[in-house]
Amino acid sequence: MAAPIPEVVILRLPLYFRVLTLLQDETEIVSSQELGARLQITPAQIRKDLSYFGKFGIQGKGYKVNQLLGELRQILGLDRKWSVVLVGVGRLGRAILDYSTLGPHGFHITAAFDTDPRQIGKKVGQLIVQDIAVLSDAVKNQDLNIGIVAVPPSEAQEVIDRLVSCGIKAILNYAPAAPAVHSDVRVYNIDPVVALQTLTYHLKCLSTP
Amino acid sequence: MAAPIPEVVILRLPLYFRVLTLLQDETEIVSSQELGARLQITPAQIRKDLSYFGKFGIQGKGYKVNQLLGELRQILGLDRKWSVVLVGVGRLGRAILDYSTLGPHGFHITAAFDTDPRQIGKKVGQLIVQDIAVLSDAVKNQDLNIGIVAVPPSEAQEVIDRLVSCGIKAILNYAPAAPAVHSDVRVYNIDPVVALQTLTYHLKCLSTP
DNA sequence: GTGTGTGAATGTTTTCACAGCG
DNA sequence: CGCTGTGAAAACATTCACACAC
Repeated sequence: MAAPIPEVVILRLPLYFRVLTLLQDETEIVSSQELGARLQITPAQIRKDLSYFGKFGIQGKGYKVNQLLGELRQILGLDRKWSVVLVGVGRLGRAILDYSTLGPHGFHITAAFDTDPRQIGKKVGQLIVQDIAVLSDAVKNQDLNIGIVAVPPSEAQEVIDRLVSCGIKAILNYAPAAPAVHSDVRVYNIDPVVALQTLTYHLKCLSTP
Repeated sequence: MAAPIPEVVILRLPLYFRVLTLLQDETEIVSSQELGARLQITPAQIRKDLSYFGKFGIQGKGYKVNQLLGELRQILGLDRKWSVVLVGVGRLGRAILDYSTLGPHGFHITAAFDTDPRQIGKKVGQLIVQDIAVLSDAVKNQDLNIGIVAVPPSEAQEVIDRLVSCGIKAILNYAPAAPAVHSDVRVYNIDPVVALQTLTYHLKCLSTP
């Protein structure tokens, strides 16, 4: 079953997972119809997406919420804890640490780094900010899996290269940059400004018909 | 020129805009080749994307950086200021206000609201938190264009309905929910947990080949 | 009857490849 | 020559529609 699953499908699975989590103490069984209604996704799409991974439904009924949750948990790799390293503890990095609703979802920020010598040694939250020079050791010793990058754009590429050279294969990038990485490394960019700029395009379209 | 531009194209335009901004005091002219190299996007794709809006290049040369920036600014509606209203001033909302690199890009958070009576009247940053009940007046009086939603998931749909009923047509949603809206309203969801969950999928794939 | 799973059909996006222009 | 702009082709994603299972 080493079929190549489209990336768009992977992007939707976490949405299914979340809705099912909400649904789990509300109902036993849910149809692709109902699921789709809550997510603005067609039932056919949901069924097709799930069919890439197996047959999880009961014909004529729908999907057992708990069972499907279990399947998705396994598919997405959520049946374990993940250790996350934060690089960049400026305002943004601190906000991420502080806000961080990540814990309940199995993600734990277990190390923090910065390139700025003035930050090193300082305590943010529970963590002591370390010099990025010792990143490599920390990744090995603490089994860090995922990097969150919250450094200024000018440093992003360098920091990401460093994470990659330490063996990190998944990066959540908050820096407004489009870093280049080897193809076996995944980078997910989050950038509110880019998001807002797509929104203004649509606003402009509405006002000039 | 009322052609239907694919949404994926709109999602890429802000990326072009940003790279061009970086490039503008470095070079006069840039080719789709170079632009693509910086963004991991094929030159053909860039040319095609731009061709939806007009002919901006010089054959045999490339694109004049400044001119293309101007065109994109106009296309994306970035040639004006936009007023943003923040709903939800809990930890996340405060982080957004505090972090906010939005100003330099022409986005200004000019009002803050909350549903929690204990927050109302408090000062966050420059703003006084207002009762969501008076949102409607504020939207009209201050010409608010965009809503940022940073409330708990259980309130997200209600808050978004309210924004929409006040005439807001563009929403940046940080709440982990997939709200339903009328089709002339744009919602862009930002959810780090969903992002991380797509990353873990790929990590899991690497470890079980 | 009801809703899943799925091949086939449709629609959309990306890539190709080349004519034409500076 | 070098690179844009663009129809046409290829790749990809979504929707349809129905056989089949409960």
